[in-house]
Amino acid sequence: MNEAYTLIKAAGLKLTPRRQEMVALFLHTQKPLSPLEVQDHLKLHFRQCGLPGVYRNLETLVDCGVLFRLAGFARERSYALCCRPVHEHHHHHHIICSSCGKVGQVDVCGYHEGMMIKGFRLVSHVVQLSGICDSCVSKEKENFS
Amino acid sequence: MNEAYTLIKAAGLKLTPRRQEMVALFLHTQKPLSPLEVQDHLKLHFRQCGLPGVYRNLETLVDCGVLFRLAGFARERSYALCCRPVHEHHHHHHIICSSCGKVGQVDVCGYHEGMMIKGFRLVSHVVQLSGICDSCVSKEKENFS
DNA sequence: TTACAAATAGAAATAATTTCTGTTTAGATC
DNA sequence: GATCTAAACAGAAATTATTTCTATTTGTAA
Repeated sequence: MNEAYTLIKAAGLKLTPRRQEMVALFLHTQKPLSPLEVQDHLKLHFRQCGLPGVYRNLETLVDCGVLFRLAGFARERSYALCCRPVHEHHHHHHIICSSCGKVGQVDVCGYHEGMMIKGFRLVSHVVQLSGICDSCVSKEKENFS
Repeated sequence: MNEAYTLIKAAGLKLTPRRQEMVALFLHTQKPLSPLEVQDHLKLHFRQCGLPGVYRNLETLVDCGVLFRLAGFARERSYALCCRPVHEHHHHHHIICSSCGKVGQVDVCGYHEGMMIKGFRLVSHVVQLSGICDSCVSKEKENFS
């Protein structure tokens, strides 16, 4: 049983063909995708599939922990596979390779709900990291030599 | 000379009536505003003013350090006054009171460009904090007693 | 005062996202 | 395996955010 499937079932949600294909897409692509890109892919497998359904399922998959939504200033929203293991529901953030889209999990975070910062009681926070992964750095070096 | 004005001039930009009014609005309102809210206000002062101009000026004011754009998942984009003093162009983030909109500056940040995290070389990062400020906490307590 | 780059308006195109309604389907239960 | 029901679905259409373009106006330095 696919780990994502476990999360979906655990949340009491149905494991529909649409969702299975979406999970397969993210597993295979290994990079962030926009709703439109997801729809484009789904069209290859299902005669009809509307954007509203794509939006709804993306949010559903975020809610059950399969995907996460990237924060930032991109025009389009985008989602990627959450790398967190099923049994570890602890707080973490993601770092994304701007070259290949690879996602890494970052467990250390100085922020936690309720802490006091500069006269504010922290309620929520968004952290989004972007970088270059080792293998892309290596490729860059090759191209220079 | 208003501090924001200094920043605008320092960037070689024109201090137009539109921009002056926008700065005044943000100074007076002291909370994040969307492009549409900004336009609504400008309409009170200028017979005509289009949204494209509002968008352009908001981004311009971000570029010269007067405003910053909030990160997160809100449907609308929004902006607020950057509290950083002119002479301190150092790295920082903002925390926003979800009740009154007050903005605080947070100087400590564990991330810096070039650092290695989990096999990634960090290039950029977004941090957005949300909380409740002291005075709003006090008000809440009053209402309960 | 003049000249010119920068800023402006406004129309219109573009694109993202949501709402709504009626139909279909996964999966629990019999 | 058949049945049932809440959940998931499609698609149309509305809504709203954002950008592009062009012609005109204006702040500011000389």
